[in-house]
Amino acid sequence: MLDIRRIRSEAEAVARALARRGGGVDLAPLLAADARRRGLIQEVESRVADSRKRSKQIGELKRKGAPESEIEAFLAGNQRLAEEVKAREGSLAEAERAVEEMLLGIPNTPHESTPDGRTSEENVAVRTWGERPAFGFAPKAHDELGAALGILDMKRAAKIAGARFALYRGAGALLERALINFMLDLHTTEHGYTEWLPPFMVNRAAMTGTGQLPKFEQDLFRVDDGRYFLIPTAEVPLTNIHREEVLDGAELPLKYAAYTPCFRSEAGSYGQDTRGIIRVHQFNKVELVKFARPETSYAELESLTRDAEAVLQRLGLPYRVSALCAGDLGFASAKTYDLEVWLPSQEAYREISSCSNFGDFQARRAQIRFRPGPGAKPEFVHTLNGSGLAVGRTVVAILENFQREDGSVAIPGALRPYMRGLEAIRPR
RNA sequence: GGAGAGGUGGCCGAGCGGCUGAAGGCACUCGCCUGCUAAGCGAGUGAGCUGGGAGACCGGCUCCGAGGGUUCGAAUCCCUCCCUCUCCGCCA
Repeated sequence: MLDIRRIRSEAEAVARALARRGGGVDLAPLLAADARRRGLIQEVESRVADSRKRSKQIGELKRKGAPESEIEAFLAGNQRLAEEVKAREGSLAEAERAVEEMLLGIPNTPHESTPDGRTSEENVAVRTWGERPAFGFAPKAHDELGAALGILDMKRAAKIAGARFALYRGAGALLERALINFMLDLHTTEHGYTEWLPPFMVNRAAMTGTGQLPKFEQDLFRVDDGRYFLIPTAEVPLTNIHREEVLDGAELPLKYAAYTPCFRSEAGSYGQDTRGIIRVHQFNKVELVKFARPETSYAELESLTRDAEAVLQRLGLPYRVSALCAGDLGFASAKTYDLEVWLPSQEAYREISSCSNFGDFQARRAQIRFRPGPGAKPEFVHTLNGSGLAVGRTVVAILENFQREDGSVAIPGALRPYMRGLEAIRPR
């Protein structure tokens, strides 16, 4: 959520910043509702203050045993005030709802360092790492390898759940589990993140805090008639840990990591990535979340991105980092780096992590603040998060990059301790 | 799921519909006293939003789990919801 005061005082600049995302936003209705709201607040508050004084006087008069007639006069005046307040409170609530509703629907303004551009075509490659494998044979796609190795069974997954669900078997299940543990260990022991294991369903308030609601309900799985939602990412529970809290400035930055499954309806993605496990309704992810002081949050984004990159480096997977252009940015993000891993079967880099700085956008929605110093006024923190990494897509990358001509797949050294020393997965 | 109890300031804990932003205690701060510490004595100490002032400051509004309602006036009465605890049932 943007600061209404900022929109009020620099509407032009905000509109310009939002226009960089594409699709213009008309701020005029919002400003009008805000002006109406502020006027009504004044009208209501002056009458409330007045009526409270008079009510106190009524109490005093009664205590002193003043004559009924005197009290009656006060009562009548106050009744009129109460009616006037009531009449305005309705429109005030309406104006407040209108302002809130419009604010919740406006995306974050891109940071100045976010490059211009409308689509992913215009994202800017920042750096690449690793050697793309050179095969002396035609590399297979992960779904074909997974089926041949007997570690992925998409057919039966469809039988028990439906299209876009994965079923891992044997060494495949072990590989997925090993990756989760490897990633969590790396981030908690070497990068200083605190591990959490949060609920996989959250309430409406949590989803609103991080920005999934109210605008993107169709992307979520609803549970118990909308009382709960399955999380699309651990960002939601992790960021909401501190909803409506004032954090101690001396504790910042807070660095949290969590493994969770993620559930996405993938509405509107029909026909894309239909094979294999690249795009499924349920996948595993290790997520990193930071709560930072505003003045350090962009430095924290750089180190967060490096922390995610470290996973790919330890595994020896070639990747690219690109800065998303303004038009490709997520709703709540001010700046995002995507990590894209090389997939030989597609001869393309594909997203495996997305690291974002949300500035105070989520903090304002979720009321997450910090006290800069003793006695100082609370300010909104900056929230950040990044995948570290998407586990299913890491499996895809391992299968495709480390496949050999005989159909086997080598297990990266870093992972072997997590897989009982297994050095390769071989066809049955 | 059934029955009951309860949610008040940093903590504990009172609170007849007006004199309660909230008794009392603890904790904390400052001062006095004491060789030091403890004890004792005295004074002070909630949060958020917002307006004015250069500033030490001065005002307004909100907050007793949340949201509605009754009333001139609600921590106090009514309704709905959430959460916690106890017992029973069920259960990984």
